[in-house]
Amino acid sequence: MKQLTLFWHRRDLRISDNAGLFKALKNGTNVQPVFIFDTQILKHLPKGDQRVLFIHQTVSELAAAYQQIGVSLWVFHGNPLELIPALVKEHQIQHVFCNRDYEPEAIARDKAVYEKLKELNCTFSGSKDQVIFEKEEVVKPDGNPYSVYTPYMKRWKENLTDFHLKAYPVEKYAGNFHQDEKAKKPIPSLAAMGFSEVQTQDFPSVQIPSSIISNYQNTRDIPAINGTTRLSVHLRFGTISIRELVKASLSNEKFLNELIWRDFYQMILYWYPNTIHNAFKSEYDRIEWEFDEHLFQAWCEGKTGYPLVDAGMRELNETGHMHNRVRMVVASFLCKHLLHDWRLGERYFAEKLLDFELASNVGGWQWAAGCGVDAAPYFRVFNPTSQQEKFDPKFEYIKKWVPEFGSDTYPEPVVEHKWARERILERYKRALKPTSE
DNA sequence: TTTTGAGTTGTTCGA
DNA sequence: GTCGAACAACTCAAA
Repeated sequence: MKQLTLFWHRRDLRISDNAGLFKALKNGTNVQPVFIFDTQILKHLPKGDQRVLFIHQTVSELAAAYQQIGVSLWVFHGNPLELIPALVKEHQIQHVFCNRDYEPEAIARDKAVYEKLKELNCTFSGSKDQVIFEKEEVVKPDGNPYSVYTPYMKRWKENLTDFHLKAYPVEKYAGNFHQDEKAKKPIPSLAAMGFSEVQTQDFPSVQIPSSIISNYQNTRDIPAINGTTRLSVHLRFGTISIRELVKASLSNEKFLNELIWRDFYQMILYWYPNTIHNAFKSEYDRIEWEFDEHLFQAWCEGKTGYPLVDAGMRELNETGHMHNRVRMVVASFLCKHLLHDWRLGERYFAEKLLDFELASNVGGWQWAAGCGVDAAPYFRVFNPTSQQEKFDPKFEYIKKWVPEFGSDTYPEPVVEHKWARERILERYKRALKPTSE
């Protein structure tokens, strides 16, 4: 039996410019790619989850791309903690390669896999693939992490060289793949894994829209305009290479800065994993949040009586996407107008967003609530009406998602703006004053 | 060590 | 209608 080298695809569902795959091919022969539908993750997801559908479609495309070069992608449904060691035993594998994932649960899983493989005398090595700079690569001169974006961003740009953007030429070592026609295995169907195949809309294209990037600073804040690239889902699942995208973004500083925010939040999650549950600025955890089932429902369903908020929530519920400007508005509204805990909103987004990324989601919500790294000062309370006047003055976006807006059936505002603003300023002030304890 | 300048995306108020 | 200042100081980063 041929001795195999394993490459484990996770959130890097592409062949070209794949750092870990390149390393596997360069270091070993008979490289066998594998993907696992992880039951530990899937068990929490609803039957119609569009992300599972996206992954399934993408894995099918990946398998087809492998097939064109005579390689068979092995796709399993199960627990990687059992499957990977089982494969290692079965095929006398000595090396398993993958790309690093920085979420705490992924880190724990990978550590457990590493321990199991070690017992089997098999190495397990990860590569940096999903960010340009990770961990300690962009830190202050004293070695500590940045907690303010702008100096991080400047250092990030100073550190960037052509080397960081160079594509990994996987094709060069394509001869090192395991080529074995007999090894073909079918991909488990969605139904077999307990999911339905109903698709609510077409997924965004993976093509880089250069015209959107070049005009990004002018159109990115107008939700009625197609002014954002919609590439976030592809970054999430690695169907696009971050190096390729950064290369295409060097000409537009605003857009590049957004990609740097992504590295920034990933870095923050790595250094401060407890920010998933706790405010980065711990004194903000003293805030007394309200909870009202009906108000929270109104927010979730897009029935707050503030049309920009409602349009955003309905876009999210119907498509799994929400325009970035509107994400800030709805998040601010939940935390500051309704005084609901940012964690509730973060979890709701986590359930609904196709492009859900833990680091960015937690970072964004903490930013909106005022408690995160480099967050908006708490007294900056977005006014949902002036946001609408500025960014959707003709109600174009609103009418698309809230067709009954303007008619009798559209609800009255659930809270009055001026009153809500004064309440939140008072509540935050009380929590943040040490004397109030 | 101390000092200095600066800090994603806003709003409101009053002149 | 337009403009600048206040909002609240505070902490961070770097010299």
